Amino acid sequence: MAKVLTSREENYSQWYNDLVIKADLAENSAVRGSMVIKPYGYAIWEKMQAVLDQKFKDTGHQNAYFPLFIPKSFFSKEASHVAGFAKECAVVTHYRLKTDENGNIVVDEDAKLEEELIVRPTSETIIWDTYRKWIQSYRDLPLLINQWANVVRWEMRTRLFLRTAEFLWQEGHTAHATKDEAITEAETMLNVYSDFAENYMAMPVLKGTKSPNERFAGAIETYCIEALMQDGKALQAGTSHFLGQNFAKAFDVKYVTKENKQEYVWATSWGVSTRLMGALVMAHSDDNGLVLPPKLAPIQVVIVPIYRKPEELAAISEKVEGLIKDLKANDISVKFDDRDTHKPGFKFAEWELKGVPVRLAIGPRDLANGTVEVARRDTLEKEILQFEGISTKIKNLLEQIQINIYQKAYDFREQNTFVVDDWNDFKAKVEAGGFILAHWDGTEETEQKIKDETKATIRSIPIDGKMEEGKCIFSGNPSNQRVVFAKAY
RNA sequence: CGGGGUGUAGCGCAGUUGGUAGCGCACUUGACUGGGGGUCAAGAGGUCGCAUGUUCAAGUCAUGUCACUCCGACCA
Repeated sequence: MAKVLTSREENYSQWYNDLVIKADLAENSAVRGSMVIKPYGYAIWEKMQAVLDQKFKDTGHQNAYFPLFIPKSFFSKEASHVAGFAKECAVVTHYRLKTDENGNIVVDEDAKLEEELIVRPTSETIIWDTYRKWIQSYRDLPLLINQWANVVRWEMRTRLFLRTAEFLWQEGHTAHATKDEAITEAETMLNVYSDFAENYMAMPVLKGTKSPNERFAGAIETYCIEALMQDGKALQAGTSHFLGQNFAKAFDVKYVTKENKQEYVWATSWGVSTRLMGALVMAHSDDNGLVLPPKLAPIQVVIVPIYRKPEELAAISEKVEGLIKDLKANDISVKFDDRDTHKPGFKFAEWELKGVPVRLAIGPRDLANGTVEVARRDTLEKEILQFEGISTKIKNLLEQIQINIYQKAYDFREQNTFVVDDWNDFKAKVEAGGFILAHWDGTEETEQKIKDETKATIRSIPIDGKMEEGKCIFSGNPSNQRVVFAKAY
């Protein structure tokens, strides 16, 4: 088979880029760092959105929408927040263009804004400014809001889906009467994310908290799910933040308790982005193309007819008509690829590249024998089965594939997770890739020094990690828990 | 922001000492083909990123400029 992708072994990074483009997920645009998400890629994102949106609603949240532009002054209200985002903000300074004496379109200097507007890198500030008006009493709490939006972070280096200047995401922003309730909310949403990652994306994730260095700007605690990619690098797949009363104080959001006392509100925020698309690609795909988990595949089953004459195609179409109806009735998305403009071999390769989990091929030979060829994308195995009753088998096969690719990713992570106690071993393991469980003395200095020497960062302090006395891998100082180190995206 | 690279057909690229603009894929038409990316034939498609300069003559040389891209720094 002719390869259109660079192999993972040859150049993993190139493989990823090739795959995103060749599988028609996205491409670079005329604007540096900003991508065009193509229909096939967007269809996957829509499936992700649909599942997540339902989960948010099931946990009591409502959707709303806040402005793209945020007055600059809002950012200065929360000190650490502005420090974290200032270096990557797009700023709107004018609101009008004009034609100059040479006929060129230029910015009209007369149309300078009194106060610059920031294109949101995240919406805490504009939302908390709004919440001040919405929250008066304990009766107004909790306030559980989510928004689906685009945000802009002017990153110096970008990669399709993994880090783009503009990206799509959802951001939840909640307000609570008590600290405990807010912490519970942050943990609940982390669980929503890990459930989604594992049961829909088929991607195992580690749940944990971030070290102070890696924490969200303005958060008291950042919870995260962290996944291991095939090249041994870690990818932060979602975060949920306990914000304490930082934003309530910055934006003066108080409520009156039952006892008629003024109290500041407690906050959380949480988000996942189109970066999940990058995670999905890297978690499962191979040198032949995408491997999509059935639960998120826009097309779950493709049927390729094999024929020479129109009469043969007609006979095949008639044969599969009932099957297509049956699959659709079971909420299985199916495409009958009867394009006459491409040959079967081309179609096989194309659907493989696009990661369709199950492919059926049916030709005159099958019509004569009452059979159908069934190929599964995850293992590339093919078998000839009886056409009769195939619908049930397909349903089961889709479930098996979902489980199999999760298991494969899980096994990979297990094989690439190492418990390390020796500094030289640590350096070697970091270089080779994978999750490294090691003791850390809890100081930012040590974390920074380890990063400087090895490029590894603390990805996660495991939530369910067992307590264990030990000595810091770097400083030798006492530690009571292992943390997860890795090189990260 | 530092260092490298690249701008030539839709995509990927070649283009020698300056002398009529080329290849592969894709595209169009036709025929044959059709169970893993078909074959043959004919065809269409270009102000060579932009500007200035040198020259009888510039894709090629010089200067400038813009864009993209890779590596690093940076990036919750």
